[in-house]
Amino acid sequence: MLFKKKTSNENITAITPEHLTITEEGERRIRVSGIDHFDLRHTFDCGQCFRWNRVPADGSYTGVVDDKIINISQKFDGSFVFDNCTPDEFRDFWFDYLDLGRDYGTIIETLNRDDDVMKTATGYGSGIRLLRQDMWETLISFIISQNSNIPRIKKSIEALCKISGRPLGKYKGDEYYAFPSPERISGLTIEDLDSCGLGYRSRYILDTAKTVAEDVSIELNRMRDVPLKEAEEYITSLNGVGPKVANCFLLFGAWHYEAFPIDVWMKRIMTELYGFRENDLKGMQKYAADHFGKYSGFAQQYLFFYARENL
DNA sequence: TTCCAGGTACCCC
DNA sequence: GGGGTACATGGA
Repeated sequence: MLFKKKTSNENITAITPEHLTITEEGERRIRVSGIDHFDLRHTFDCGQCFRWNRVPADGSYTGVVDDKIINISQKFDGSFVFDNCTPDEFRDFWFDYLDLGRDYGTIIETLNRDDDVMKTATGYGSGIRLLRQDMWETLISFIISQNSNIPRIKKSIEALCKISGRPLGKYKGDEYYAFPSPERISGLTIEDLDSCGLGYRSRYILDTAKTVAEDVSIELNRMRDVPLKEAEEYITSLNGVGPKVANCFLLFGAWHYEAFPIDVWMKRIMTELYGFRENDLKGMQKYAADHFGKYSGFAQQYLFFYARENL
């Protein structure tokens, strides 16, 4: 059972690390109980992130975030074991990264109101949490994602990290690399990028890295603080960033939860289950704004996951 | 082999 | 502003 408390600045119940039970199980290994609305597969395989991988042997997930490598497993009693993680690291970093402070129960309840499609989708994707990801990594990852598929996207990103990311050392026998900074990527050649299987996206990535590294990294860092429209205008000015990539960046990297990215899968569910014309992107965006509002990003993620596995 | 993938830039009207 | 098309490449 979760304990919840009201915060003064946000009209929603919030949870803090103190509401969870954290016990040490060994060196850099902890068990956390009391986490609600969290499912590893639904969260890490719902298309929002590309550097988390399921370990086939035990169903746990290993991920690289910033300069940290971690393995998380979900236990039958509802607790989670974080390997390669201290209690302080959990409280200071992973708690926020995994968005554990948010009350998803309220969000789901609101979205489900008078919407049978959402009821199905939130039931199917129960336990999805929107990760609070890095802006730069999100931007480049979703430029890479365009007109590609998830296995290939993951492969390209790993290749990019391997040729230009900082080595982070070994974990369980494998070497891991950080996601490369704008400066590191801007130092690469088109041929380097081509070797990662990026195809025509190599040009976009190099251009964007140079732009951000040279003079506007300060601009990029403002994107969480300015209104969505202003952030969208700036981010779409980068080469290779159109409305879809921009919306993914805004949602997953800049934490603008009213963003509603529409890709082929979202078009599919919006036409088949909400009755829109296939090219009526404007109508779909307006529907999201009107019906899902500040929770549009959450709605999108439930719908996307449902569509990908069922349509 | 062919089709398709978390689209965008560019061109035309 | 809406509608076509080329773009690189690997996964299924």
